[in-house]
Amino acid sequence: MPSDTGERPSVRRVTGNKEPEILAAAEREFMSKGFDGARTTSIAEAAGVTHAMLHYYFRTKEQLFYRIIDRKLRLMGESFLMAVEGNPQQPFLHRIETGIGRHFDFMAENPDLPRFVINEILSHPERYTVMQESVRRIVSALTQTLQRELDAAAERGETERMDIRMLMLDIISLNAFTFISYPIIEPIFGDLTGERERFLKMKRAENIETIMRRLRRAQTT
Amino acid sequence: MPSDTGERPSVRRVTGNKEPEILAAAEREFMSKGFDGARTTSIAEAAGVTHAMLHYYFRTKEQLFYRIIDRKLRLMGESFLMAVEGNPQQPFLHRIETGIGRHFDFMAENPDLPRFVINEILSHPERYTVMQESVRRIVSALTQTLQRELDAAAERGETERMDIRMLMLDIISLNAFTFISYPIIEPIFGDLTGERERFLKMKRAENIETIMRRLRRAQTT
DNA sequence: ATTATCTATAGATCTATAGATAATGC
DNA sequence: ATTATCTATAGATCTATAGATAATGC
Repeated sequence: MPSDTGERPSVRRVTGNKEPEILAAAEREFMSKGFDGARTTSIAEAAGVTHAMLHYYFRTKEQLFYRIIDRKLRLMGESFLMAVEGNPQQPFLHRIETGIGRHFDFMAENPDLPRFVINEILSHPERYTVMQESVRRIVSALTQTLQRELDAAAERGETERMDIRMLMLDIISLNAFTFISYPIIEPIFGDLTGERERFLKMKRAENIETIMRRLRRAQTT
Repeated sequence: MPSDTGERPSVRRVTGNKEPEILAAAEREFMSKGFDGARTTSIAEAAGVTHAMLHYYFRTKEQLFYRIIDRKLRLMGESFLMAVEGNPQQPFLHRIETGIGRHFDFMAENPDLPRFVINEILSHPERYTVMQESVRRIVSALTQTLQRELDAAAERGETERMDIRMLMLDIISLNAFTFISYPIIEPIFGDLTGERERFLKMKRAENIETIMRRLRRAQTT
């Protein structure tokens, strides 16, 4: 071992920082069982450390949980933006279309994110009242901008007039519920959902089609 | 107390059957906290009986839980039928339209049914494998009939050709997710969701509109 | 005699901490 | 000296049951 230039003493680090392992194990345990169902003993076991280590690193189960849910809430926020932000140069309808697809793909990568977040917020609403006001403000600003764009598109006869928040709810419902319901639907709709990838590709196209038809100006009835 | 014709000794029944009270309290506790979060002590307290009574009536927490989830699963099945069954005399498109509305109203009366059922099935899949095959058969028969009707409507040029199961997923997604997400959305979308009744009425119309636009044959592009 | 109810407590789990010991970096 | 790890155990909580007592219906 010649030049000991530091930076990466990876070999020598026999006794290491187990924090990442614990966090990874905690994420799996909390995501699959929720706060109440999760056991710190199981997390420790899965992380390959003794149970006392959890408390050494995070003091309490709650504090460990906060580390996990915090990241998940951030992801949740990202997923909203994913659905609406895009190059303002492009036409409005086209941006919505790519937004739906990107939101779907994001959900596909975090399939049990919505279920987890909704459950935890519902079972301990008091934990999240603090952040509500700031979320409300961000969403409000965002929807106002988008509403104006939608109004303009409607003026040009490209789209229907509608409340942008309704549209966003529609998009999120179709995309998120696909993954929330997948474990239930899968064994029942057997052949349709057989190959997960194929089914998801179909459902992705279906959701885009559904929303675009909702949004586009109907031909003279 | 003259004629003791039995039938209804309601007055004399000082010490009564507390089973209904326990079941009602258990339903509230399990629905709001899930199996893991629920405490038999809390259920007993809410039902106004000592804790030992739960075990007298139901032996174990699990058996008490089964009584609750069993009813909920039945309701869940009902909700599916609600969306599709209807008077076969009526035109197909019209039946779908009323089906969506009825399904929405059913969800409104059982707003946390889907969330609860999905969570419990997900955390203990083995409990539900037994019923899967029978559910699969029922759904399969149902969708085949409906698919044929939809195909006929498409043939007449009334509707688009599509997989009826995709359509059903769309309907259930829009309706169920409205209620799954409501507690999260409500404080954020403030003025939109302000009066629950008004918002639900709007969303109900929105969901019907969205699905009908998806389904109806698009005018020549 | 059967059914319903209560008190008291066993037994299992689970979170958390105290205190000892080993490794690491100066 | 500080950081990381382990063993052992306290303390809280929760489900479940044993056993006594009261009420009810024959």
